[in-house]
Amino acid sequence: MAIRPAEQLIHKAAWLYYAHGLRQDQVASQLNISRASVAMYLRKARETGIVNISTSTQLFTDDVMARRLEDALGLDAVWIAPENSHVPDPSTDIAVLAASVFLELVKKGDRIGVAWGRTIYTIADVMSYADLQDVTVVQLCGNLGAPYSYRPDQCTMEIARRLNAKGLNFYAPLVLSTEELARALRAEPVIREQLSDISDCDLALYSVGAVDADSHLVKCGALSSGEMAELRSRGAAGVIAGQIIDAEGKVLDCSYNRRVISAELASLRAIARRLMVVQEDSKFEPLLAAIAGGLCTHLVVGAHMAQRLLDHAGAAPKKAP
Amino acid sequence: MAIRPAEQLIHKAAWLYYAHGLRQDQVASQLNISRASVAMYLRKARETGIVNISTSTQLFTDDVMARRLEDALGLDAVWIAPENSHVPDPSTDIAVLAASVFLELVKKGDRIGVAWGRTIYTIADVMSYADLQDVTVVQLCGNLGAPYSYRPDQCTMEIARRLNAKGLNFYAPLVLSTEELARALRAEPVIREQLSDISDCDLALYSVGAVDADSHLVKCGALSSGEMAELRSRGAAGVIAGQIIDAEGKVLDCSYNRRVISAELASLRAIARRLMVVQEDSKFEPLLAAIAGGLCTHLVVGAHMAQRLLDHAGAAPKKAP
DNA sequence: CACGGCTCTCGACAAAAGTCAAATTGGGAT
DNA sequence: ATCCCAATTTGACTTTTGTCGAGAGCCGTG
Repeated sequence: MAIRPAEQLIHKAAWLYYAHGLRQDQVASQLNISRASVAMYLRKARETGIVNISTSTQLFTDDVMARRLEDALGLDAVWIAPENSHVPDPSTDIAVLAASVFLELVKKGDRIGVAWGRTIYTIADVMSYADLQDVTVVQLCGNLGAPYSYRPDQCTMEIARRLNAKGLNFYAPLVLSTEELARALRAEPVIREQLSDISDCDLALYSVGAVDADSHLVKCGALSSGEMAELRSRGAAGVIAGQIIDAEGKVLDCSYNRRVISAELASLRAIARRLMVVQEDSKFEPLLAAIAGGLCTHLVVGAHMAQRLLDHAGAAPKKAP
Repeated sequence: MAIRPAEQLIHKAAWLYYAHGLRQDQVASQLNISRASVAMYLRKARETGIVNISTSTQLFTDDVMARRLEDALGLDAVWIAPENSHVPDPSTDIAVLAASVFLELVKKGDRIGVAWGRTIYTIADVMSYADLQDVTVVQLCGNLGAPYSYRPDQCTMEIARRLNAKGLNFYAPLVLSTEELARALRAEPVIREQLSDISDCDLALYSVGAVDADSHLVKCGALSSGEMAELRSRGAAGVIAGQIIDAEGKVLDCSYNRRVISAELASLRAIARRLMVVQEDSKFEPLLAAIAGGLCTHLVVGAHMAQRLLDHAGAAPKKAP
């Protein structure tokens, strides 16, 4: 029997089945193989992105609430995942939507910046495969060691794998122990280049972290929960790509931030499309901070969060009409 | 029962089925309808482009011959449909490929110019549905009356319908009986605007016609076969959007061309992506003329035609190295 | 050269999806 | 108000598809 079922064959089977609309048994006889093999090839074709099945996310923007949110917050586009939905696993619902939205936003030739976190990894995990060969996925911030399976480099690589794209990693720790070392490392040519190239991205994908003891920064040991509490009292409102921001979305002036290796907020803002995805209702203040800081142009949230945002925007409308 | 199964429901079913990967019976119970309805909704979802199934056309560009053709002819991209293929109906093979390529080239917000002919109509006919709401499809040339089912306006409208896009028709005859009348009509504001807007298109889709008695121009009575033969002897090499071109791809200086209402070749050349599709092997010279005239940047042909083009380009290579 | 390990393939079964005619329902016309 | 029409829904049936374990060819190794 054949050594490799040759990408060629998979492609041909997919072509006959999906483009010409033949039945599997017809494809099988055309190709002189068994129906079972055809079924297997077709699965592979879907898994490798040779065929693309995507559903329009239109429905979720069409929502009146989404439109109102766009206006109220000055965002380019908002998608709202219904939460009453009878979906078996509602917790991934936002992630599934976000993955679809993300795939809809990606274009050939794009350079995509990806941050890290549970949300992002969940998105990567449910994302369907696509074949975007001249796309590059770059990591937005340094690595956090150890115990998590959704480290920055893993998020980047998984998404790159799904898109059949190039993944560009970034081998520096997210946080260093002294400001001096961080400065020195940032000055390293390899690192400096990576950081400065971030503003060349066409699309960014990130979430926002909460400033509490549940934060990955605490769980990974980058900060103690005491330090976190102190930062909070000093105005910390959220975490973006490993950096702590205040309620206005500006980098908080603190030692921790000076010890971080990550994309500067200005570089992030230079990216035309910034897709922010928030799953947890508890991240209301962090999200407000990120929006205030102009860190997001496209937003995916759940219905409950959307309602809160709308109430908030209604209560405290934008300054100038 | 429900008045309208509300786009909403179709969308929801498609979402649960395709994005979440539920089975039809699961979707049915979530939505409190029967499995049969779900199946029906899903078909509608595919037909309206709410879900998109596309297969990468990579395979056909990866072909070595396609690459060599691109180089030899200076085109941006070439796709070659295999002709030995055991496909049931090989004549539509090129059209199926062309439709896929076309859908891959269309982007949101595009304005697309479409010409007419059997080839184009066949493409429209096999094209799968998509949901590109802010796309406009415009007609590149005037209408030819009567006996054909693939009139310019039909090609335009059918493609617009498939894409869920806006179709912009062009209500003028393709050919008038006097040059004077043609001039007057071209000067009409409605017509003039349409013609001058053509160069704003982002993508064009057309084929090339042969200069013989089988031409639609003859069959529709725009020209007699005697006139056609005469034009041929005067250097006519092909037909583009209803206009007759010579071997260099320039508009032939003749009364017929002066009586035509159609896009100027210069406007066509101003369109960034010009997809030309040729099905018949007999259209070799017309295709050469079109390529010489720079009327095509992207090309879909059959394997046999590709070979002839390559032989030709090898025998008479491009002027400057 | 025989051996496992490997991947690919096949046939048969179980599951899922597609289809049809009949029934139901709302809306509009009489 | 009532009837008719067209569209939608449904349950039952058929066809198509997905999956499993067994088997067969290929490779490197002992």
